[in-house]
Amino acid sequence: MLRLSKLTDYATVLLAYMAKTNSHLHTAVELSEATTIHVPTVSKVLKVLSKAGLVYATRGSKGGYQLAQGPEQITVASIIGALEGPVAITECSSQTHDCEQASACEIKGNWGVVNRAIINVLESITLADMMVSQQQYSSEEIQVSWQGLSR
Amino acid sequence: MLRLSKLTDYATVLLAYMAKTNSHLHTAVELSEATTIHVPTVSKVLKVLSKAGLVYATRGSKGGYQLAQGPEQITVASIIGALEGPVAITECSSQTHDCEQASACEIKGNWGVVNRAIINVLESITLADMMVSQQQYSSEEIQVSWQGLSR
DNA sequence: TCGATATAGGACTAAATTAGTACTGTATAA
DNA sequence: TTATACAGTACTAATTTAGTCCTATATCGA
Repeated sequence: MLRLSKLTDYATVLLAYMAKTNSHLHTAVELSEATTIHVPTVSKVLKVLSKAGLVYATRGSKGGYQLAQGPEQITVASIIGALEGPVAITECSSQTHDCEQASACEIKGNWGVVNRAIINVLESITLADMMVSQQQYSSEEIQVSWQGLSR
Repeated sequence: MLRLSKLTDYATVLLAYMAKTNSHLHTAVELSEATTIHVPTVSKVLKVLSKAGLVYATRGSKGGYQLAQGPEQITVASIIGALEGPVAITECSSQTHDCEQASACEIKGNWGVVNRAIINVLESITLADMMVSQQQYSSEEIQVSWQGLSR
């Protein structure tokens, strides 16, 4: 597993649609029709994205949403961050948490390495990358080198 | 977020303890005392790890658990896989799922790229890596290059 | 062979999280 | 001033996760 929430998934679908049809402001209703996601849910997601600064919102008649940045500037990390908060794969990884098992835990802090490696991946992939093709990539094309443990 | 379950976290703590004290079989009770994780939970986790082949279990009096492989051979991906199933950050990423939004979804399949990049990271880090030090690593030490979208 | 020890497997309950919806408030254009 | 559209918040239902318990099976040693 290691799963993202559905709302995060919806967010990428909505952002991708906006990126493709960049010519005008998109209302929640239009986005719902284009993506088949129910209006209240579209609305919920976009409120969050707006607060996070990923989209601009214009109120009132003739209002709607538009991307605040180009698809090349919007990273997967920023989308996840907007909807789920900072990536923290365990409670240990979260900065604001005091671990109950402190003294017994030998791993303490080392999830941080894994966490940071994942954040790096997520920051290196943008909305534009996710839109380029429906093709499957072979795993040789994804190179990850992790050098955090050399000391 | 993007969070692992607590059981996965417990698993790493238990495996790390076994790796450190490799000289004998460890009963669930001993592991519980060493880690402060309650016995039923220790037991639950180890059953799963045993089924996945990460530890050997010996029943009966004088029985207990031991690592099935060296800490260098046990990857973070295999630990997560044992407790949570294969890494699949969205339903789209899971191979057995048919997406309801199929026709409307432009992202379809492209979460797969992100997913595979994360799997690569998790497969590159071992239990041994997680044990070497309590130090914090700077993020420069973790290099990720992702080349999946060059075509 | 019997009893003590220890894991295997499954079922069940409670807690926490996530998803989805609804309602009230505010801004804007015509 | 009216219709349109987003903002903020609260609430309920559904799902997932955590934790516990019970019964079965295997092994050792007296």
